[in-house]
This record gives sequence, structure tokens and C-alpha cells, in this order.
Amino acid sequence: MHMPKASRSTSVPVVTPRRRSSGQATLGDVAARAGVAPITVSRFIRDPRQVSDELRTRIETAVAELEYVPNRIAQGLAGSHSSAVVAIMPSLAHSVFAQTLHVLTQHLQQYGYQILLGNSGYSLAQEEDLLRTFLNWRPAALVLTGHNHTQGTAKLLAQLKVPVIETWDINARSPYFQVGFSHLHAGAAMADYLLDRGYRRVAYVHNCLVEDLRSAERGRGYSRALEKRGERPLIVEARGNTPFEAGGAALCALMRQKRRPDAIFFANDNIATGAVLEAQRQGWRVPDDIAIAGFGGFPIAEQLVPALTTLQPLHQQIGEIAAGIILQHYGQGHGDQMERRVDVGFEIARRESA
Amino acid sequence: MHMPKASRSTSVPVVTPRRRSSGQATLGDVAARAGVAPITVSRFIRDPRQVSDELRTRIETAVAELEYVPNRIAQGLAGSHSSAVVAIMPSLAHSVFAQTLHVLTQHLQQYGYQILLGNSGYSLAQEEDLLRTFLNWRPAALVLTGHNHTQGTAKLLAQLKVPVIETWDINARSPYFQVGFSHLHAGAAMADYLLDRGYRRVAYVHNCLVEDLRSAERGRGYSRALEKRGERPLIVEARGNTPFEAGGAALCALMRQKRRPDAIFFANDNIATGAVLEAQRQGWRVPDDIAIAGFGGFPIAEQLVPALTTLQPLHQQIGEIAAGIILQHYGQGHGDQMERRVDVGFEIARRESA
DNA sequence: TTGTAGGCGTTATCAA
DNA sequence: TTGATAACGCCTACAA
Repeated sequence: MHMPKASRSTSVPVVTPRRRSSGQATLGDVAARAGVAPITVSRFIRDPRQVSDELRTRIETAVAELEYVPNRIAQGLAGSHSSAVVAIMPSLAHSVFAQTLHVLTQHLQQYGYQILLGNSGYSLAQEEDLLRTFLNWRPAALVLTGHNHTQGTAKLLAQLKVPVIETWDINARSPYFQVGFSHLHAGAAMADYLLDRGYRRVAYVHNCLVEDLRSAERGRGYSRALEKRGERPLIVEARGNTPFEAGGAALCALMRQKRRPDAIFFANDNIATGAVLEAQRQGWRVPDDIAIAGFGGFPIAEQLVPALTTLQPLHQQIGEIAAGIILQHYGQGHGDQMERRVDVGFEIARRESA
Repeated sequence: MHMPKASRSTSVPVVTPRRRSSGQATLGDVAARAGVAPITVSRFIRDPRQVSDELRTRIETAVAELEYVPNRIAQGLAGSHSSAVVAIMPSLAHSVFAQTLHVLTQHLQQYGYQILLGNSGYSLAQEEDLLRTFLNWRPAALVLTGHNHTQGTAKLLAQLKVPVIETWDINARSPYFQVGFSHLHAGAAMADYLLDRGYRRVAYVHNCLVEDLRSAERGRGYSRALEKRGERPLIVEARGNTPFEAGGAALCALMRQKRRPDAIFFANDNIATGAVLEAQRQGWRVPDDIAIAGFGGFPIAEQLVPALTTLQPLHQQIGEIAAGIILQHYGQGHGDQMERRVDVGFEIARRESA
């Protein structure tokens, strides 16, 4: 038994060391119970093969009996990084980002990683702030959205030794992992599709999220495609309390113009849906009076009457691939691939509305 | 200058202690530079008023010069709690939870809290697992969904000394903070509304998420209301790849029954939307052939043709109120209220579909 | 394969 | 108000 040294010249017999702990079993507790040194348990936890069969059994028993769960905080402090994966999203109100996060969470959780969530509100400055804060958690990896960052962010990222993954966008010059697709190509592809279908006056309508650089990038792709075929681009901002309202309002505004478009490419399926429903209320026929196309491949698009033609990024896997990169970096999961740039691609879901 | 003690009787002159650190300035570095003890800097960081004016100035300078940023991991290990707030959600694929998280994040971020995100997939067992892991992070607060937990979860929660907030549901017996509304009442309210409108054969259709206890609770409310008025409840499960598909399929199935209902109450607006759109395809008139009501007050509901009657929980504030409780507990934010149970209530948005 | 010693960066406790 | 000391729970480096 452990006997605390007597305090100098006082007669106080035994002072129980007051513990600050949370009552959870620790590595030391397991070690004591199994009759081994703490470091052996530590090895067992990280890689059971490093421990002999006999000790392994004893430790396994002790772990089970004490319901021991490794303390990730302590691991993080002692090791070079924690088990936290930082994810910074521009918004969670958008279902696509929520979806990515959902999948990311699911995959990383089961391998013992935790998600530290940041919400940048489409602001690059906020992204940098969040990054500064999160780096103090010594994350095991970073998952960001897009490849546009402030200089400060770039500097911080450059010093990091853990994987950094940029999602949703692909850009040749980034030094980090990327999982996404080219929004420039996507915008051009939909514009080409509409032109090929015979529409000539094609407008592009996006939400007024100033900092959503990806929808702006699609707009650039759209513009280039139109100009290449001798048509004049028309980019309009939609405003409203909800994306549905915004889409409906934008449609009405465009239909009132003297030189009204014959097709509209919306920056996402929600505003496109708003437009389809507004057309229904107004009695405009889609696609005869006005063709409507969306972006995102949201589930609602397929159910609308008429069903919405949309550009569907194959983004379901973005979260999954991002998780895979992290797991593989740390030697977990199934080592499928490890390319620095994964283009998940997109396809045009050709339906009735355009 | 600091001189390391000579190792016992060896002639090795000076062994530079190898640092494993990441090169970041530590509390000790700041203390050395300011000529004070580390603990004094620690106090300064947590509450500058605890330090005399003179030392405060010196420490401030040192912090600035070294660009010192506290290590959250170490704080978490040594302190009674960290600056992380754990949020465990049943899913992020559902926009309502994503929304709550979105707001929670926004509010807590600006006060220096970080969100540790868990995804329980509607499983109480998983919730317990996540909780065990997350408790090692010594969170400053916990935000959970619902008041149903495993025994293990309950035991863990009972030991905690930080605020625990259950969201989305209200139940008188819980000892924790609660922010939400009564799903039992909500279900009954919509059933009563439909009965009051003259519908007699009212069915309830919910998604087949076995563990979504809240939609089941609304179903119970619906059943009670019907029985109280002498009608027979009919509860049906909707199945499909997407909620929209599921709603459409459920509608078709019900319309084919010999004793077909004259009104359907859907467990959420997405499946209700699927039903409205399916009715449109099938040529069934809503509400004349079949009345349709939803739950959730999703933005799409208002835009549909016909617009969807829905029960709208006033849930926008759930995340905000939860954040407020946490901030107030730690003496931050604006001290509005601090009731243990906040009923955000709901209202029936009466529209064309029922 | 197993163990010892010391450190990771901070805060709690107690004493001055 | 300030400081010395010992946690917090684990991991790295090195030795046996």
C-alpha cells in the first residue's frame, strides 16, 4: 500500500490524497487491476498486438470490468495531436453541408474521432477566427469548405502537420487534399445543356449570399459557356425570406422584363423549386413558357410537377471520402485510395422542366 | 539563466531537455518572460481582475509578444471543465436538427465555446456510447435531444455538475433543463383540428424511423384525441428512399384501401409534401378527395399548390434558448431567464390542404 | 515484451 | 495578491 509521507512534525496520521478526478476508471486503475504497468495497458489500447497473449487477456478483463474508456483529452495532451477532427462549414442551414457533416460524423465516430464543429457563416474572416481557436485543440485533421481562404488562414494551414481536406471544390493549385467537383465546369455544363436544347435567352439566378463563392463560380462557368456561343449572360440575384420565396420572386421579376428569358438556371434546387411552384400559381407553363433548371439534385426536385431538371453533383460521398482520407492517414479504415484530389463529378438529371 | 542539474556522476555537461511541444508559447513561457509564476498568468487568463495592476501590465505585454494562446486540451485536462459544449443529435439529415445545431453554433462560438458534435442515429445506445467518450472532454455543457435515455446515460448524467439541456421535447419528470414542446399535445392538437374541420377518418402516417420517439409521441397524442371523439385511429408507416417518395407511396396505399381515409396527418412536412405532389400526379384533388396535413412548418409547405396545412413548432429559438442557458450558467450573455423548462409551443398553420 | 522516468500545459489546493 | 506543489491521464524515450 501507498503511505504518504508524514507532514513535517505534525501528528496527522494519514492524509488521503484528494482526487480531482471524475470518478472514471483510468489507465492506472486498469493496470493495477491487471497487475501490470500503466504503459503496458497504454500499449494494449493503442495496439493489442504489442502485448503478450497472457497479459492481453488479463488487461482485456480489467478493461471490461472497470468499463474503462480512454481519456481523449489526456491522449491529446501527451501525444502530438488529439482525436478531434475540426470541420468548418459555411452553414448548416443548407442541407448539402448538413449532409456532408452527417456522413462525416457517422464515419469518424466509429473510429474514435470526435467532430469539433465550426460555422463560418460563409465568411472567410470568421473561418480564420475559428481556425485559430480550433488549433488549440490540436486536431487530428481539418475539414474545410472550399479552397478560398484568407492569408492568415493559409499561413496557419501551412504550418500544420495533420491532414487538411478542402471539400466541395476542386482547384489545381491547392496543396491540400480536395474532395469535390469543379463548380466552373458544372455551371458551364448546365448552360451548354440548355443551349443545346434550343434555349437562347438563358439567365442565371443565385441567392444573395455574397460569400458563397461556389455559386459565383458556377455563374462564371455559365457566363463563359454563353459567351462562347455568342449569347449574352444575365445574372440575377434572388431575394426572399426563404429560398423558395426568393426563387418565386426572381421568376416573377424576370418574366416581367421586356426581354424575358426563355430558360432560367437556378443556383440551387430550392430556389428553382420556388420558381416552379410560383409558375404553377401564376399559370405559366414549364417548360413551354419558361424552362427551369436547378442545381444540387435535392430530393424534392424529382417529385415536383413538372419534375425539375437539375445538375446533380455526386456529392453523397464527399463526407465519406473525406473521412476515408483521415482514417487512412492514421492507418485505420480500409486503405482504398489516397489521391490528393478526388473529383466526385456531377451529372445532369434531365427531367421535364427544361 | 536556468541551469539543468548535472546528471548523477556523469561528465555529460549540459543536456538540453528535448521538447516535444509544437513550438507554441506556453503559460510557462509567458510567466518566465513576465517574471511571475505560471499560476499567476493562469489567473490572469481566466480573470484579469485577480491580478494586481502592475503584474497585469507585464503579463499583458508578455502574452502579446509571445502571441500566447491557451492550450484547450491542457485546460480540459487540468480544469473542472473545458470550453467545449457537447451536442448529440439523432441525425443531421433532418433539417430541423441541422437548424438547431446551426443556431447553437452561431451563438456559442462568439462566446468562446466550441461544439463537439455527436450523431446518435436515433439510437439511445449510441447516445450512451457517445456520451461516455465526450465526458472525457470535460464539456462545459451538454445538449441532448429528447428526454428518453438508457439507464447508463441517466447514471452518467446524474453525476455531472455542468448544465444538461434536453431539447425538442418537454416532460415534467426530467431533472435537467428542457427546451422544446410537448409532442403529445402537438399530435392531439392536429387531430382535433382535422376532426373540427369535419374529417372523420383521419390517418396518421409516419416514417419508419423506429427510434424517432417524438413522432411516435405525436402519434400517441393523435390516437388519444381520436378515441376521445369516438373515432378509430389508424397509424401507418411510410417507406421509401426519400421522405418525398415515402409520403407519395403511403398516400397511394391508403387511397387504395376499401375504407379510405378522408384526411391524413403526416409526421413531417417532407412526407406530406411527397403526398401532395403524388396527389397532383394522380389527379386526386386536395383537400376534396383527400385532406393532407403535415408537421414541422418547413418552408416548402407554404409554397406548395395547394399550400400545406401544418403544425408549426416555434422551434427556431430552441438552439438560441439552449445557448442562452449555457451562457447564463457561466455568467455570460444577457441574463434574461433561466427556467428549467421552456415550452416554445406550436401553432397550426391553416392553409389549403386541410 | 515489459517497465521506469519524465514530460505534455494547465489548474486545484493550500500556504504565505 | 502571489506562489509552491501536486495533480489531471496519458504518452515518448530509453532501459532492462
